[in-house]
Amino acid sequence: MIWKLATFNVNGVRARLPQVLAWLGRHSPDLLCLQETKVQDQDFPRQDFENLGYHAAFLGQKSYNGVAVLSRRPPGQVRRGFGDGGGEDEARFIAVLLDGVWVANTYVPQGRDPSNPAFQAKLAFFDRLERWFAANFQPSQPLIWTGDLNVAPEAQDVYDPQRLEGQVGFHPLERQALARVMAWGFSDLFRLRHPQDKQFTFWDYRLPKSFQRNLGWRIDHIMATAPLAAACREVWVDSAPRGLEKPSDHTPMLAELELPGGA
DNA sequence: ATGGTTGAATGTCAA
Repeated sequence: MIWKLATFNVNGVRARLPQVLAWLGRHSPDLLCLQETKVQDQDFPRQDFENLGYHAAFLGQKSYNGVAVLSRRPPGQVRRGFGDGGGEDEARFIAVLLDGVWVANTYVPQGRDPSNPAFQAKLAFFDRLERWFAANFQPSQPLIWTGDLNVAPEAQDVYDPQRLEGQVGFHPLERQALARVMAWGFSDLFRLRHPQDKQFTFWDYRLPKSFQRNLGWRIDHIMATAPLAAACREVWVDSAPRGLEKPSDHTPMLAELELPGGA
C-alpha cells in the first residue's frame, strides 16, 4: 500500500481554509497533519473537510496553537495530549493510529528567545516527547513523528547559519534536544532522501520578501523509525502555497511510503 | 539595529 502523508503549519486553519481545501483536492494525501490551527474544537471546520472525504481529529484552544490530523480513512485510535500526568494546557500534541501505523503530530513550542523561560519549556517538550515514544513504542516498530518542530537540525537547514547560530530555532541546545529524540530511533526522511538539498519549509513574514529571496528555515519535519525509513519512496516540499496571496508562513512537506505488509 | 507581518481577537499576545 502506497501511503502519502503531509504536514503543514497553516497559521490559522480558518484563515487558510480555501487554500487547504484546494491543496487537499490537488494532492489527495492519505493524511495531512496540521499545526497552528488556532481554533477551539467547537469551531473547527470539520464539515468542510468531511465534504472532501476526510476524517478530522483535532485538539485546539482559543487563539493559539492547535493540531489536527485529516485522513482518508478514520483513525482507529486518537490520543489528544500526552496523557502522562503532566500539564495539558497547550494544544500541541495529537497522535492517531491510521492503517495500523501510529502518527504523532506535534507543534513544538517556538521558544521565543534563548533567554526566555519559553526556551526551557521548548527543551522540556522534546524530553517529554522522548519519554512518550519510549514509554509506548520500540524503535523497531513503525512510527511517524511529524509536525512543526521549530528546530533546524543542521547548518544547511537555515538561510544563513553563521548569522543565525545561537538564535531561537538554531541554537545548539535545541539541536541537541532534537538529536536526543532522534537518537531514540528516528530518521529525518527529507534528509535521508535529499542529503545535500537546501530546501526550506518556513519563511518569516517579518523579513521583507523572505520567500522571494529564499531566506528560510527547514523546521517542519517527517521523522520515521527504521521500518518506515526503509519504506520511504520520496519526500518533497511543495513551495507553491507560500507563494499564494495571504499565505501561511510555512509550506507543506510530503512523503510517500510503501507500507510494510500487514501494517 | 532588536526592526518587520500575521491571526485571532478586538487588548495585545505569540510567532
